[in-house]
Parts: sequence; C-alpha cells; structure tokens
Amino acid sequence: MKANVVIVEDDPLVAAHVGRGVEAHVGLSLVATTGTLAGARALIDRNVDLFILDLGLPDGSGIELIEEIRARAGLEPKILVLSVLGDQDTVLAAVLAGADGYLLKDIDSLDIGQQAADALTGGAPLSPSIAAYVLRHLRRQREDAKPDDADPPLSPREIELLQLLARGYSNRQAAAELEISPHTIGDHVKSIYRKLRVSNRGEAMVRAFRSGLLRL
Amino acid sequence: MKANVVIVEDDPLVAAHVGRGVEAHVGLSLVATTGTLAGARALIDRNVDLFILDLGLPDGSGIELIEEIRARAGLEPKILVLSVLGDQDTVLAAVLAGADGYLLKDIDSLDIGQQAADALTGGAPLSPSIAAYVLRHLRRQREDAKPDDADPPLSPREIELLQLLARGYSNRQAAAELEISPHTIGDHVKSIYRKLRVSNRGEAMVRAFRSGLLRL
DNA sequence: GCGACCACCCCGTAAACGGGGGATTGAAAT
DNA sequence: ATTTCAATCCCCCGTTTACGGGGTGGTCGC
Repeated sequence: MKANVVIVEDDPLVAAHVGRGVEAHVGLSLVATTGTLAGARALIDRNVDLFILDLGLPDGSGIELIEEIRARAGLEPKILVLSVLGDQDTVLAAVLAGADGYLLKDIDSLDIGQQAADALTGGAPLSPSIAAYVLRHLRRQREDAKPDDADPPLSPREIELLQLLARGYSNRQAAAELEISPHTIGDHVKSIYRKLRVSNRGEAMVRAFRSGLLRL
Repeated sequence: MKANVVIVEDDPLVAAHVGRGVEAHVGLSLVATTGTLAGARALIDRNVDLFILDLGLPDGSGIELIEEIRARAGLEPKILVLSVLGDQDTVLAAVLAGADGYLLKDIDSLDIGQQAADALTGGAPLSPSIAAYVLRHLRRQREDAKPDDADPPLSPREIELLQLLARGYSNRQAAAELEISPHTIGDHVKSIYRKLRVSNRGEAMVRAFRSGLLRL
C-alpha cells in the first residue's frame, strides 16, 4: 500500500521537481498537485497521507492550511513544510500549528523522497538551521521558568502570607487570618518585595508564579 | 582557519569512522579523540570549536559533560551528540543541557563532516526521529498552557494593560506608556477587576495566570 | 437604537508603600 | 563564647496609590 502524497506549491518548477522526487521513491504515490490554498482545501478530506506544502501561496499562508488540517478530527495526515521562509516566527508558527517537518528550499532536495518517508514513519525532517530555532525556543522556555529560586528564598511565614495575598487578602485581612498585627503583615510584605525585587502586589504575584512559589 | 574538533567516543571503530568523516571535510581539523569523560574534561578549556560526543561513556553520561561545558562562561563550543540512545528522555535531557545537534548512530554517517559544519554555522542537525520528539515536546507545552477561561473575555486594550500591570506598572506609569489619561487607566483597571471578579492587583494577576491570559 | 469598547473627568475613602525605630529567638559563624 | 544573622514580631510616620462610585462622550457593529 503506497502512501498518498499531495503537493501544494505554486511554483511549477519546484512542484515538478518535488513531484519527481516523490515518484522516484517506492512507497510514495503522488495523487495531486495544487498551487493554491483553495485547491488544497478541496483535498483535505480525501485520503491523503502526506502533504508537502509551501507556505507562500498566492491566496494565503500555508499555515492556515495546517491549522485547518489539524482541526479535522480523525484525520492525521503528515505535513511537511517546504519553504523559502526561514525566519523564526514563521518556523515556530508552522511547527506549533502542527507541521511534522520543515525543510528550507535551499537544501539539496535530491532526497525529498527520503524526507517524506521519514515524515510518514513518525520522524520530523528539519533543516539544521530550522532545528536551531526550535531548540533555542525550547531552551528559552526552560530558562525563563527556572532562574530564581536561588535568589533569596522566602521564609515559611512569607510564603504563607504570599498565598493569602494571592487570594486577594488585604494586609488587614491577612493579619486577621494569621492572628498577628497588620504592622507585622506590612513588614513581611516589605520583606517579600525586597527578596523578589518588586515594589507592588501585582508584580510580586507574577514573580511568585514564574519562580514556582505559586502553582497554576 | 580550520575549526578544532574533538571526538568523545569509547568505541574505537565508531571513533575512527567519525574521525575519517571529520578529516575528509575541509574546514574541520581533528585535534583530539578520547573515549572517557575524564579525558574530555581535560580538553574543555582548550580551544575547541566543536565536540562530537557519544552519551554512553564508560565513566559516566555525556550529558554531564554537556552541562560542564555550558557552565563555562566565555566558551561557546558547539556540541553535536552522536548516540545510539534514542529515547525521549535522553534526547530532551541532552538538548536542554545544551546540545546543538543530535544524531542517531543508525544514520548513514557518510556526511558527518557536513553535519558538523552545519552545527558550526549555527544549525542544529537532528535525525528526523529525534526532531519528532523535540517538536512533540514543544507542542505539548503549548497545549498545557492553553486550556482557558471563556468567562468574560478581556478587550485587547485591557489585555495590553494587564501585561503592563504584570510588569509592576502603576496606573500612572501605564498611562504614560499607553499615552492615555491615568483616569482612563483606572477605568480599564476597574473593568478588568469586574470581569475577573477580583478587587485588587494581586488577585487579578493570579486569575490572569490561571486563565491563561498571562503566560509563565 | 443598543451594547461593546475606548476615552476622559471628579470625588472620597481606604489601602498600600517605604522609611524609620525596636524586641526576641535560634542557628550559624568566628 | 561571643557575635552575627535571618526570621519573627511589634509600632509610628508620611506620601502615594489604588479602589469604587458617580458622570460624559465618541466610535463601531449588529
């Protein structure tokens, strides 16, 4: 059983080249080629195993198409992006929308058939420069969420108070809850602000979340 | 000026094979080969541009080495992992530790030189099956952060303001930033509080996080 | 026309903020 | 053994800000 492949590409030369690559590969069957978003939409519900698509189409962005394909329940065709657009925003948008692979047109597409086969078997062919964006993005998220429990840790009392503040308690209310003086609450709050390096309640909450002191 | 490459690989056959790949590439200069973590550590502070390393070493995991290299300030050598270990945990650990690329040993390493060159120029060579893990992980984070409120949606202006408040802006500062009257800021803030059903800044931030209006 | 969103204004009360002062305890460092 | 330090607690001060209520007017889309 050969995999059904659809090519979405407005440049006839590129489309033809990719088409040859697909047909040269055993296991792949080129069932259609279209140059527009509209044409591709008409094919979504057909029995397609793999879309190889360009992002810059005359009637819109291929990213829309990715979203539409992924919105279909039940269908899980693979999507391999083949684009000249290598900027970080475009790449991330495509990947987050659900692309299974992202290849730049500047690579030697001699083995486009192999790349397509990789995609079909659960792999994610990425051009190295594309992969660099993705990895960078991954690591950035990691570092954003980490860097500050090492600053100055809050004392147990301060954490206790912080959780009350997160629930909207005023200093006075927190004082009643903890059965201490409102002045002392004020002191603890000052202390929290100093340790978190903020100067008001809102920012303190934000930092508390980002530090993992408060949970979602 | 050729790039200095160090190979960290305990299997002599693989090391030799990779070494040939490196030497066959103009622009790459193989300066050392070692089969142990200890041997690699001695090379960290040398002038190395690229490490090609195996993860399964006799005296520990290559991931430790990645962390040690990345902990060095000033040095920014590229790190290309070449491993038989293709499980998701290992891959993510290596990538998050700071690997610039990850290749499985089952690929045809004929073009190891090319992959190395890609890594040196800022690319991230990933085997397709490896890339699939990375993309899946990326998207999962996205979906975890998504499921949201539908309570009362904030207007664009209110969201804009909310983000300023999250950064600790006072009403007056936000007014300056958005170039509108402080009174109007107050009005928008009231509106936000009403929609989020809170009555102060701190609680508003908390609800914004829990609603997905603000991201970690 | 009605309801949103956005913008602006005034008011008063209440709260937060940012300094200062001091006390006690217990652990850690010298 | 003395000191130093963090944590907890208490208090006062003044200034700034937030909060919650009121009202006005404009634009836009349905």
